Amino acid sequence: MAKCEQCIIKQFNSLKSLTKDELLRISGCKTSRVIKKGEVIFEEGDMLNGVYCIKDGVCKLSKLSANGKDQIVKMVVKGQLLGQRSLISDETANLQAIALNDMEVCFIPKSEIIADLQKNPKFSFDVLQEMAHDLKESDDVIVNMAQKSVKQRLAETLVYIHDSFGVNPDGTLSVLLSREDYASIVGTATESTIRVLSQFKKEGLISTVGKFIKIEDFNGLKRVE
Amino acid sequence: MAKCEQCIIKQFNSLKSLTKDELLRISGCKTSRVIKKGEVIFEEGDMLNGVYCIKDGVCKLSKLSANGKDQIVKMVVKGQLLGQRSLISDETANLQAIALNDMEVCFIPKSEIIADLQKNPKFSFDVLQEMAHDLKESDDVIVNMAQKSVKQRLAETLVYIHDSFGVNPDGTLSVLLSREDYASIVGTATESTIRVLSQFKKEGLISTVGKFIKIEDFNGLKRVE
DNA sequence: TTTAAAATATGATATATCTCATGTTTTATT
DNA sequence: AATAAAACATGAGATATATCATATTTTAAA
Repeated sequence: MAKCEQCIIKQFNSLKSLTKDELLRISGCKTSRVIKKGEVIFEEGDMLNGVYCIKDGVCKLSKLSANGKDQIVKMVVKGQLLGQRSLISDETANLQAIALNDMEVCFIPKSEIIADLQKNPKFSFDVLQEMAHDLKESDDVIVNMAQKSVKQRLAETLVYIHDSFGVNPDGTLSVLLSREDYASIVGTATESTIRVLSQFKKEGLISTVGKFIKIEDFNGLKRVE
Repeated sequence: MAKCEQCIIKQFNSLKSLTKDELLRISGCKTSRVIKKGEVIFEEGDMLNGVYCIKDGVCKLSKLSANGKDQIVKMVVKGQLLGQRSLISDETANLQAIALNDMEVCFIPKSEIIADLQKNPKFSFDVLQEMAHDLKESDDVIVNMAQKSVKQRLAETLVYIHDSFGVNPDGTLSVLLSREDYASIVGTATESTIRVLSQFKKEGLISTVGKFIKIEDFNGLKRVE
């Protein structure tokens, strides 16, 4: 089993602030796991017994609304931690997590993380900074949801996915989402998403290669109203 | 000037986790201030030099959207801290803060708070827990914005304000908001807010005493679709 | 107290988006 | 390869909400 001390992934999240000793201890009790595309990592209401450090892949965090529709609140990628919020609040998960492609994760038991949070101020300040960043992003999403049109939100989502998760060699977005997933990020009906994507294609803002989407005109997408 | 060590307000926020010595130090460098209703506490883009501990009153945190409308993201009351997020991220303010009634606040300089965050793990874990709670609330707001109708959002806002900020002796909501404020919480046009409130009144869900709103039927409001 | 300005209210119309229906294409299964 | 299931696509009509116009009431200012 790989050792946390030598793992590059930790450079991208707050685990980098742990000491050598702390990393050694965590390395000894963590478990590696492969998660298949579409697999549920945890459900809303589950009590999490630790955090996941994502070594590879992407997942979506969503919440079921009273109207029966899922709303995707956030996506979490390679390098990031998954499940810290519930752990810190000591509450059951507020969101459901589902793998968007095949993932490789390490699971670190709750007790280890909490102990370090309470002992290592550098580590907890780092987690605090990540959380502060997430909070800012969430606040911005609220404003967009409340004030922007479906077209604008979808255009911004495409740019966001490009910038955050990168592209394949042919320039298509590396994360493959269904139209339904896009709808549930934007907060709209699947049919509306399909219509708007078709329109973007007609207008030359995007193109498609199979099921993959390629952004053709960034400035055009940013100008959408 | 009042002393932090003896101040009751700190019981309601993470400052309670500071040691006596830390509180004494903070007490020595804090400044008290009265803020008038409607006054801007800080603007989007301002660099904050500290946090505000709210001794009395309520303020709104909002963000100007590209369409020129303000969106209220959160309200902060007596007992809570204001401005921690920007401080922790070491970024300019993402939101604007405006007093909704006359306020009394203490301003604690950045350097003091940051020093304590990095030295006192109990304090930073406490702030972390508050932030985790805020993040959960924000995520829930995203889902509501995306999936619920204006009527539902307004009904929930009324209940939220009741539960979070309390009522006057006559049972009316103690925080007085304009229809425009309600619109900018719900993310809708002011006219729509006015219409829906009128409808709620006709249906006996709420009543009004002057400009104040009184909830008459909680279950009815929760059943709104 | 008078006057101006702001907030509230309501109608009429426009528009974005949803819903339902139906058809086609793609992907998975036997 | 054949078949079923899921995903994608598009039209037509319904509906929620926005916008614009115009009163009325309340609040602030002179």
